[in-house]
Amino acid sequence: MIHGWLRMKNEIPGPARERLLRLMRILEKNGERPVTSGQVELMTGWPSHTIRKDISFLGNGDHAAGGSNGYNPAVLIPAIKRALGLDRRRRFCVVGLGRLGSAYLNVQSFEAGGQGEEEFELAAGFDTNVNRVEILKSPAPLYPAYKMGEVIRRFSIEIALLCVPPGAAQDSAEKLAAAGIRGIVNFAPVVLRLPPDLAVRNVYMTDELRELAINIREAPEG
Amino acid sequence: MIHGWLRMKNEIPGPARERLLRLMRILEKNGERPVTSGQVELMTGWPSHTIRKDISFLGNGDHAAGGSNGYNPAVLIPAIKRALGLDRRRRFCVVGLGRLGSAYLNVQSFEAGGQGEEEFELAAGFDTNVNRVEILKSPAPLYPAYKMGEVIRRFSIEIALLCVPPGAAQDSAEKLAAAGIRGIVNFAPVVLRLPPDLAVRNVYMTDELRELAINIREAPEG
DNA sequence: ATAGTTCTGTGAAATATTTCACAATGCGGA
DNA sequence: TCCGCATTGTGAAATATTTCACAGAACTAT
Repeated sequence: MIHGWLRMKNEIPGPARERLLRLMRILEKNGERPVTSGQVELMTGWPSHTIRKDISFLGNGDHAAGGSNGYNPAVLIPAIKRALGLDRRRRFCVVGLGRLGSAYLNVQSFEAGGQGEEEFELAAGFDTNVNRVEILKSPAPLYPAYKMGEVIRRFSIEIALLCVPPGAAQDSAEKLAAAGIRGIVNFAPVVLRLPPDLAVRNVYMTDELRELAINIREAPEG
Repeated sequence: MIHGWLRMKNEIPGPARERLLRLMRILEKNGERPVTSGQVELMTGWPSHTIRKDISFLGNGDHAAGGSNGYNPAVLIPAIKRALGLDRRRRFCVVGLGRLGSAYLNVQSFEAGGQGEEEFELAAGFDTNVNRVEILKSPAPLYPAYKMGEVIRRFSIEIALLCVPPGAAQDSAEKLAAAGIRGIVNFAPVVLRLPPDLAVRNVYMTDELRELAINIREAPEG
């Protein structure tokens, strides 16, 4: 009744999780070479003890490459994936193939070093405009929108990138929900109303600009 | 020396700032109508007392529309903007006019209710490919990349959306820094190394997918 | 008017996260 | 081998954020 008095053991704090995600990217880009917490501090601005603490939240100490050589990516990357539940492959689709959507059809090309074992697999694209569906080049099959439910179920697609115009976003999202999608990355500047068991992440361009503007103001003036 | 022992008065916590930004969006979309903290809870999932507390960080109480009618957007929106330093208009540009970049050239069209007084003004687009610069339709003038420094200075552009391929990102970012840009929204999956007085926000598609995957895992299994 | 209701605003308590400080570990050179 | 150095890993302290609880304030209906 009291609330957080019996937590299974250790959950990783939200902010720490985001930093670990970014750290993983740094490790991946860096290849085999070990990375020290000090180097990460230089790259990201986070203090080195914060990074060490974040890593210690993973449990099962010893991610180091040796006494004074930093972290071993071959140990640390899988440890982060395991702790964060990213050790399973997931399929995603792109809904709405306008400029933004078709840009993300090629999200693969945005990824450096695709080392075969992709974490996320582009499984399909959808658009109401049948013409686009037929004309566009894409690494994954494209379907007219009315086949969304069928295709999502058939291929067990879990995640959708929602790139439709604002007016269509709520409606498309509801269709995705009905088809059993588990998560949506929403690019439309709209607050979606959906069942709470469906995970949503919003990429609001205006909010990004605003956050940036706030940081600019806070930077020293001269 | 001790550290945070004399803070000017009240700074708004980072998480609260992000929520206020999102709240502002909700208020804007909602028009003149007052909004209660309970309604916001329904839309966002944040508990109503958190929203009220966030608003109280703004200081100068009384953002309400009346005893039991919720918040008055006409009072609250300007109050948030003032507190967050968003009361100045800023110019931005798009660097790299591939599919993603040209999608964001039309970011305006993504905005609902552009009520004349835009907070952010698209001032220019750049690309190394002169052909693209000449052919693309755009609401703002496009220039070949070598004119970047000149144009940014001439029009006092403060923010850049960096949409170039990963291999070109660090280089372009350095040129932007040299031109005196104040902030960058980086879409390339690369950790930029830049002077610390330059604000950077990263939109990493893989990280969005990963965050989403984490949330999916945490949702009840059905 | 007055009572009942709904909702804000905010100190203070509870909780979460970050920072600190330092013991422990292993590496490289004399 | 043994010393000095650089670096991790982690409890405990310090700080930051969220939650609580309730006193006001203003509407509505009677």
